[in-house]
Amino acid sequence: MSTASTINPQEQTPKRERRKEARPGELLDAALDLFVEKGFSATRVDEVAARAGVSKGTLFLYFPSKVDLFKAVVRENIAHLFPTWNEEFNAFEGTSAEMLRYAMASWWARIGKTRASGITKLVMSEAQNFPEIADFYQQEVIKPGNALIRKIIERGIQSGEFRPLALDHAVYTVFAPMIFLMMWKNSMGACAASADINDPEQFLQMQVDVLLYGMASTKPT
Amino acid sequence: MSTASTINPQEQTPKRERRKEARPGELLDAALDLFVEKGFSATRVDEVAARAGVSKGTLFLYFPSKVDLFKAVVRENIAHLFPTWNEEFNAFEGTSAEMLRYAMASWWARIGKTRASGITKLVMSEAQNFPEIADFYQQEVIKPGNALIRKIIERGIQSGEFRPLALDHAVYTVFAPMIFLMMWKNSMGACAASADINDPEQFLQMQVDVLLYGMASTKPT
Amino acid sequence: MSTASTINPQEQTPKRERRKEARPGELLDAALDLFVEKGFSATRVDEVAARAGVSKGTLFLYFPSKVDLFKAVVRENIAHLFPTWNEEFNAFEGTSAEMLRYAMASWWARIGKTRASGITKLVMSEAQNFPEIADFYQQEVIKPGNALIRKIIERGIQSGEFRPLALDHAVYTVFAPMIFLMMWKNSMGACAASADINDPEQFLQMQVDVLLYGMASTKPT
Amino acid sequence: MSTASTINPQEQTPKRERRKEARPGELLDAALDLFVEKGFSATRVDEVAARAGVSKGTLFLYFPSKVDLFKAVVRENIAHLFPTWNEEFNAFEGTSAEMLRYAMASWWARIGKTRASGITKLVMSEAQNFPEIADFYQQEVIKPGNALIRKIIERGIQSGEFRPLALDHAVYTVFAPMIFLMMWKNSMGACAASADINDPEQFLQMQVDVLLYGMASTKPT
DNA sequence: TATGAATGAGTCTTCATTCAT
DNA sequence: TATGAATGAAGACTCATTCAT
Repeated sequence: MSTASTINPQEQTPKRERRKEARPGELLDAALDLFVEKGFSATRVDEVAARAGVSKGTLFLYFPSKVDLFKAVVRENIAHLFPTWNEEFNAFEGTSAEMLRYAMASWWARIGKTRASGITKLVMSEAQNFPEIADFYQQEVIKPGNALIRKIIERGIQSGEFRPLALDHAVYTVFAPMIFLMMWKNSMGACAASADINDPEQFLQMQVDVLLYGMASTKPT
Repeated sequence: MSTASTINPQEQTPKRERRKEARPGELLDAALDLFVEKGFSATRVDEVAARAGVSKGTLFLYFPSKVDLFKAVVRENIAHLFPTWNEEFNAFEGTSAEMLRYAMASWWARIGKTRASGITKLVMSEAQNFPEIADFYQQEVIKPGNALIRKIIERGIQSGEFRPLALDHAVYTVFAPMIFLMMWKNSMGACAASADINDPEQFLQMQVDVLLYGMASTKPT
Repeated sequence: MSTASTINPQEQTPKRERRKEARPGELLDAALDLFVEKGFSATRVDEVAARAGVSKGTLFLYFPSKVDLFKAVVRENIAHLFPTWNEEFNAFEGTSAEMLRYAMASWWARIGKTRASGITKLVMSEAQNFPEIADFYQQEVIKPGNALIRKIIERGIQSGEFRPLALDHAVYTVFAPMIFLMMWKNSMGACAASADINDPEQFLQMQVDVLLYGMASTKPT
Repeated sequence: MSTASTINPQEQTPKRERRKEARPGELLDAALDLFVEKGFSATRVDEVAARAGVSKGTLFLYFPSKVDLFKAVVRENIAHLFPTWNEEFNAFEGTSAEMLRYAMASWWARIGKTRASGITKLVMSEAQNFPEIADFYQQEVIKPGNALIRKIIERGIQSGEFRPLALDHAVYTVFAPMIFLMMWKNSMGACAASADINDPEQFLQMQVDVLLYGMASTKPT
C-alpha cells in the first residue's frame, strides 16, 4: 500500500519529461556511442532512443530518419570542427612544419583520441552499403579535410620549406597515418588487446617526424 | 570407397556439372566476392547461393549460419600468404632500403591491388562484431606481417642504414600506408569516384621515398 | 462572469486574433477541405489543425477523436441543403421536363460543381467504415433528394408528359449521372488528367436530353 | 498427455504446406474479399495472408508489395475480361442496340453483381490517396472499357441506328449507371438496408431502355 | 544431398492520442 | 483553454533459417 510513497523520489523519473532543448543532444550522444560501438546498420533506433531515455517516436521527432540521425552525429562530432580549423590556419604564423605538427596534434586531440574517431571507421566500413552516407561524408569531411592539408603543404612548398611534391599524393601521405590510427583503434585495437598501439601520440609524433624529414627541401646536417 | 580414386578426375568433371566436393569452395568464393563488395550485413545469403549456382538451402547444408560462412571465408583466404615471403626475405641480399621497397611492391602486387585487399578491409570493418575473427586475423596475419617488417627494419638499423628507431612504431609507419590504401580502395574509393586515388603505385612509391628518407641515418647531399 | 457580455463583440475580434467560438468552425472547415481532398485515412490531424491555425492538442479539445471530427464534418455540411429546394419545387409552374432540367442545373450549380460534391464522394467512399454516417446521410440527404425527384416524375406522369415509369428505378435513373459525376470528379478525374470529363455541363445536358427523350410519353416527329 | 493424439487428425493442418500452384489464387481470393470489405489502406497484409492460411512472408513471396497485390487482384477480376469481350464484340452480328444490351448484361453478370464490383468502388474511393493505383486502373480498366463502349456507339452511328452523338459524352452516358450501381451497392446499399436498390437487373434494363430510346435515330410511332 | 517454399522475428517509420505546462 | 513534446501501438516489408519433399 504505502510502498509507492516510500520509493526514492529521485528515482521517480516522470514518464513524460519535456526537455526540448536537451533532447537532440542526448540523442546525438547516445547515437554516437551506439554507432561507434555497433556500426550503422547494426544499431537499432529503438536502442538509441532507449539510451537517450526517450521513446522511439521521440527520436523521429528530432531526426526524420536513421540516416539523418547519423548525418547529424557526423556534423556534431566532426564537420563542425572545420570552420574553427580554417580560421586557425588562416591566422597561423609559424613555419609550415609547425603548422603540420599542430594540425595533427589538434586532430588527435579533437577527433583521433575521442569517440569521434569511430565515426570515420564506421563510414569507411559501411561506405559501400550506404552510398548516401559515403557521399555525405565525402562532402562534409573528406573534402574540407583534404583542402586544409593541401593548403598547409602548398604553403610549405611556396615558402621553400618543402620540396615540390605531387600535391594529391602528399595529402594522402598526411592522411594515411590518421586514417590508419582511426581504423586500428576502432577495429583490431578494440578487440585483441595485444594489437593495440600502446602510445598513439608518440606514434603520431614519429610519423610527423619522418614525414617532415622526407618532405623537407634541405636537410639539417 | 575406392571408387573415387579409380575415376579419372579430369574426365569426371564436365564443365557444367558441379561436383559435390567443389560446393563449399564455390560458396566460399562467391561469399568472398560479395562480402568484400557489400559488407557482411548487406550481403544476402540468397545472393551468395545464387552466385555459387546452388539453392539457399544448400548453403545452409555446408555452413550452419551466415556468421559461420563469414568466418570460413576469412579463414580460407588468409592462411597461405606468408610462407613464400618469409623465404624470400631470408634469402634477400640487397640493402635494407631495397628490401623495404621490394616488400611493399610485392605486397601491392600480391595483395594490395588484388581482391585480397578486400579481406583486410572486411576484417577491420567487422572486427568489433566478430572478435574471434579479429583475434584470428591478429594471429595469422598481423603478427607474421609485423615480424616481417620488423626484421627488415632491424636489419637496416644493425647495418647502419637506418637510424635507431623505436621499432614498434616504425613498423606501423610502414603498415599505415598499406592499411590506408586497402581501406580507401575498398570504401570511399569504391563509392565516390572523386575520392579515388588515381595512381596507387605512385602513391606507394612516394610513401616509401618519404619513409626511407625519414628513416635514413645519413642524408644524401 | 458578466465580463464577456459587456465587451463589444465586434471590436473584440481583431482580424488576426481567433475567437474561441470560431474554433470548431474553422477546424471543421479545414477538415472538410482535407477529407475531401485526401480521404479519411490519408488526412492527418496535424494537417487539419495546422490549416485551422491551431495546435494538434487544441483539435482534440473540441473533437474527442479523428472519427468524431469526421462525423462532425459530414453532419455540418449536409443539413442545410433541402429546405430551399422544396420551396422552389412546390412553387414551380413550368412543365415537368423543365422542372427536371431545372433540378439538375440547380443541383450542378449548388452542389455538383462546388466543394460540396466532395462530401457525397467522401460519404460513399467511407460508408462501409462508418455505417452510422451512411445511415445519417441516407436519412438527411438521400431520402429528401429521392423524394424531390420522385415528386417531379410523379407530376410528369400524372400530367401525361412522362410514360408511366417504375418510380423507384426512374428516380435512380436521374440520380445516376449526378452520383457518377460527383464520384468521377473527385476520384479518377482528380488523378489522371486524361480521365477528366472535359465539359460536365454539356455532359449533364446530354444526360437530361436522353433521359427526357426516353421518358417522354410521345415523341416529337 | 494423450490429448494431442486425440485431436481430430483432419484439423491437424500441417504447419508448412507446400502448394506453390495454389498460393497466388488463394491469396488473390482473400485479398479481393478484404480489399472490397475494408478498402485498400485499411486492409492489412497480415490479414490477407492469414485468411489465405499462410504467413505474412509468404504473401511477399508471391507479390512484391501491397500495391502489386492489389494490381493482381484487379487483373484477375476485371482486366482479364477485356480480351474476351473484345473478341465477342468483334464477332457480334446483331444490331448495335442488341450489342449494347448484351454489353451491359454481360458486365452485370461478370462484374456488376460479383465481388469484383467492389474493386471499382474501392479504386474510386481511394484514387486520390494512391495515384499509382488510379493510373493503373485508368490504363487497365477504364481505357479498354471506354474503347469497347465507344466502338459499339460508333458502330450504331455508322449504321444509322443511333443519332450522331458526341462520342465522349455518350460513352459516359453508358458508364454512368454502371458506375452508379457499383458505388451504390458497395457503399450506401451495403450499409443502410433501406438504401439498397431492390432489383438491379430491372434497373439496368430500364436504363438501357431509356438510353436506347434516347439515342435512337428514329422513334417508333 | 539438394531444393525452394514457408516462416516469423525483427526493422524502420507513421500518427492518433495524451498530458505536463 | 491552448500548446506541442512525448508516446507507443501498429504497419509494410526483409531475410536468415527451417523443413517437407
